[in-house]
Amino acid sequence: MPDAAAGDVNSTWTLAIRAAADQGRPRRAVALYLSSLRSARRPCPFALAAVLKSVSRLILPAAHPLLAAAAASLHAHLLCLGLLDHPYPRAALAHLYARLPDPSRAHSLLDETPSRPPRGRAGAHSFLVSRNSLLASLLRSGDLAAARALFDRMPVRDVVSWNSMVAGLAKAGHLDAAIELFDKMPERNAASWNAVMCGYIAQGNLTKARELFEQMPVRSNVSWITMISGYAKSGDVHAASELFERMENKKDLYAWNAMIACYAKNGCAREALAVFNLMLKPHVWVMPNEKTFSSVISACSQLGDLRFGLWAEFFMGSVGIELDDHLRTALVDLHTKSGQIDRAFDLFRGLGMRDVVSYSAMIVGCGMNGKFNEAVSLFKEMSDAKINPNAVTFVGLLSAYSNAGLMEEARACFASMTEKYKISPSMEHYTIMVDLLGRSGKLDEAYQLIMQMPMQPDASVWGALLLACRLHNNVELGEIVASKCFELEPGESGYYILLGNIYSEASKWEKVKRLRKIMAERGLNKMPGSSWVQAA
DNA sequence: TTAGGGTTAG
Repeated sequence: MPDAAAGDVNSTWTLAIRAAADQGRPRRAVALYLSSLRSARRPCPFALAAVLKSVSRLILPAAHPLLAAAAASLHAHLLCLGLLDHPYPRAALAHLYARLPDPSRAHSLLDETPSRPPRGRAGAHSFLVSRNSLLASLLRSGDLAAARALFDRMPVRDVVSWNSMVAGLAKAGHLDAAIELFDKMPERNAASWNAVMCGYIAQGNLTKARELFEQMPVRSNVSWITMISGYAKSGDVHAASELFERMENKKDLYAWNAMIACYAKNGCAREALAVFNLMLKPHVWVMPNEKTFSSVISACSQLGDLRFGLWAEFFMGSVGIELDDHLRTALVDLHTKSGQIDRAFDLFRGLGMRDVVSYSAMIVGCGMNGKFNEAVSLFKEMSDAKINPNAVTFVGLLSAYSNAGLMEEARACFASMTEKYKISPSMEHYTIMVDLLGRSGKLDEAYQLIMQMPMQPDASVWGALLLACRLHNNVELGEIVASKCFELEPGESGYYILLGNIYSEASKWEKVKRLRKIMAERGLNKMPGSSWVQAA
């Protein structure tokens, strides 16, 4: 007779719930579990373990007020079902508790088990699982010493115990200790190799990680994805896409998401959308999730493609993907870039929790759309909420001041960014300041600011000043600045045209003629209808 | 097949 209390391990419900959890669809796993309860079957411990894991993935970020409530009610649920003593749901519950501000409940839950294994094969296995859970929990909470002590004390260890310890050491930056342990392992699987590979990637040593990847006797999907996302973080889009093409197994949702994110993060928005389209093709068909769409919307935003973005929003609605905070933030960005500031504000107000990223997206959006007052009050609001601004926040704030033509305020803001908030200005900050100074006629000050930059100014900075020279008809400085622009972007005819406009405004026709000749020699197109070309 | 490893926003 099957174990009536535990339910059928291989029931359709259990398989479906676990499949949803494994495929990274926690919401679906929870929904399926709730349906299974209605069918009046006894829940299976493995289904519950999957559900608990899904809940802890669903409630983000850590320390969310819902998390404590969810943990308590699921704890009671397990007690009612008599499944609290089963190692898998118990470990999953501990995982949930471990994400609370005070993770002590997690450890006490796992520590209640005896220090020696009970008799019988099932008992021994159950004991090993609960020890492994405690080990993982200690490692997650960063207590490396306690984890190591437990690991060394364990009477029996399996490949999971070893993997956890190796991964924990590697993640904490103790790569040498991790490798030492890895070398001693009696048995290894793909996860063991992945753990060390991860350690190298965390150190930024992609070469060593790749070496290990090529050496591995077996590679799991995780191995491929770890390597791909490693390259994505280091900006090596080419290496990432090469690996993606080479993947041996069927590409799962994680793999598609990693590749789309890689393109979207590294400014290859078109490629990101192409890969997204590919995963939707009938012969491929992998159902995207909210993580896919976060990257897709970001790509649309980079391209200013509101139409595709709106289609994606419609798609999400029709397949029941709910907007989480990441997605909302991506949509805020998309809508502000398309001038839909009211819709962006609606999305922003619907956020579960506002953080520096969402505030910055909204402030940048306000800055771009001339909503100076809103940008400033959002900045104040985030300061009151003790959320520290970062470089992106100041891009938004400075552009808001710049659009409003508020010179002194922008200057004060730029100063406080460096002095009060200790944020070193990036190229973008300098560009905004140079543009504002230049437009206000403070050409020398703008030039001085560029000269003081700690990094090599790029074409956007010089271009802003060149535009200002054109606006204020400054031939002398215009020539200096234009030469910098020509040097940095030799194929860009726009800078020649700007300088030409400056010359023709000053009636320097000889210089106009010479400039036209240089353009022709360099094979640059003249812009149709640009007055100085005709005037000459 | 159940513990461990991989994917998201400005």
